[in-house]
Amino acid sequence: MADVKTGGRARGIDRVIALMEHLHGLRAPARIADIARDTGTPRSTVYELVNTLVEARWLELRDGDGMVYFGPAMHYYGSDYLDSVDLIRKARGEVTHLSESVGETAQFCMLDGDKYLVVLNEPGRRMFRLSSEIGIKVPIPWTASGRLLVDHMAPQEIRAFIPAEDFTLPDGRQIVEEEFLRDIAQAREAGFVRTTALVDRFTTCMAAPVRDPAGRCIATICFVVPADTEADQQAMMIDELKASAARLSGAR
Amino acid sequence: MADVKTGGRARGIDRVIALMEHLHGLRAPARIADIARDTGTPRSTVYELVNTLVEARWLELRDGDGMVYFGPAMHYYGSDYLDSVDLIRKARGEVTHLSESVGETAQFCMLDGDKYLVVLNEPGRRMFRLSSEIGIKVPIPWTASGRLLVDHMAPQEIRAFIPAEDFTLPDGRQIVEEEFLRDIAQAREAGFVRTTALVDRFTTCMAAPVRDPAGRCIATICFVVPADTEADQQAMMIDELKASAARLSGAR
DNA sequence: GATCGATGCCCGAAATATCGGACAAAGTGA
DNA sequence: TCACTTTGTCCGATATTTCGGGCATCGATC
Repeated sequence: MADVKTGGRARGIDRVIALMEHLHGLRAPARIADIARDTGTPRSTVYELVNTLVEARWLELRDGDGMVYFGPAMHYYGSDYLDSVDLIRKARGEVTHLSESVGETAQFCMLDGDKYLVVLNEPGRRMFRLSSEIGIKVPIPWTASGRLLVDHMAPQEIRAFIPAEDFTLPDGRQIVEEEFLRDIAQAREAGFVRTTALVDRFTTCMAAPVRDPAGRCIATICFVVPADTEADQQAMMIDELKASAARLSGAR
Repeated sequence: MADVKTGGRARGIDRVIALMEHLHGLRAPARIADIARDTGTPRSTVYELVNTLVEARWLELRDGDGMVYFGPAMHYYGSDYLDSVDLIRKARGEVTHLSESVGETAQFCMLDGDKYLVVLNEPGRRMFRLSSEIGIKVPIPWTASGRLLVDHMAPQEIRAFIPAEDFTLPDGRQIVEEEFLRDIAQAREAGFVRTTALVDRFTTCMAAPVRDPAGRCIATICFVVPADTEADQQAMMIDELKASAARLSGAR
């Protein structure tokens, strides 16, 4: 993305973008020397930039152990972004409501290019939480929601749209394209989709589509629960999802 | 903060910081030409930087009307920040729970320098929502929570800490210092604070202190409600706040 | 207490990113 | 239709920021 020519001289802004992306990838504070090594930025440059960014509250020095991580300014800017996107702002309300009332992890997801993206995640009340990091991108076929998000495309469009390697699950299993296409048709018919033990053995995902006025699925709202969740409980959750998704689809 | 010498030549990163702060101040998309004018940045430079930032998803072009505003990357970085700060992460749960169960706007606030700062805001279910923008800073005496956040200081410390002009309310009224100090003592005694019609005529704020092991108030959790809310309802809300604050104080 | 690695800062040199201005394209209004 | 404003891109010059290397400090390990 921000391609910094390693070795050469680069703009401060590009160095900063690389730095922030690196921290986002780590999802943990990092030492300045490590940032320099891992992003291919000269050490003195990183010190210089980090000082600037800390002063602007974009970054924060942690603990006193010389580590840096995102600072409060990022939270402010991020909140501004969420408030500015109408659909996401409304989805926030639905996701918190679902998570709070049902007590399970609820998410709001969209497409980003040819990848599936978790935009909002609100954990449930379980001891061992199932949840995803905000902003992670995942191959579309690995997810329940993915089956809804491409349901406006023709089969050959889908084949062209999703990279071939994305049909390989993390454990090496292949998702058969015909089954994937059948799932999509079924999901469209039923108005929801459920997958069990897809990317791992113990989770079930249930998702309902948020559609634009033209009927195209632009987002999904979903629950992530343990695979052994009772069937009637799951049925109730699917009804909740459909209701939320309908509210979001209408509210445009 | 990011002081850009107007007129002179400046680093890209300083221009970018000024740009982002400007957008955060506006809380609305802006046209590129306006950004250039308002931040004192040369037009060609803004175009150059905006292109870079849009590519990195830090900014987004809106609508097609040539306006820019924060992009999804800010949301990701901001979420990372929230997750990384233990107290804030836990506070998120409390704030959403309070807002959801009581149906009123709940907030989590801290000090930032000598100003009061809204860190988390979760609106209630009213038709006309009372809420604050994330990241706004407000003079300490204007707020209920402010009376808790300085309660570890001696009177003369407080006088030295809070700028004199911060005792003037937006409508020009003066907050009498003696009353302010008495409020603080009372709040400390009672374990909560309530103010009515302080910055405006129709709101009541109730807040409870989150304290560190040494007993110092490091944050507050609060409700913002219409001033005509029933007394027993308010009493219930104060109990909820105290319980939440106690959980946050203990969970360290 | 000596060695080693890591941290943080400083400085001079030069590679280059910023800036001003010019220009085409797209609106706007009369 | 023409005049005028606004938007977005391009280009060359130079003021400046990046970069590499050096140095003092600090802690850990032996």
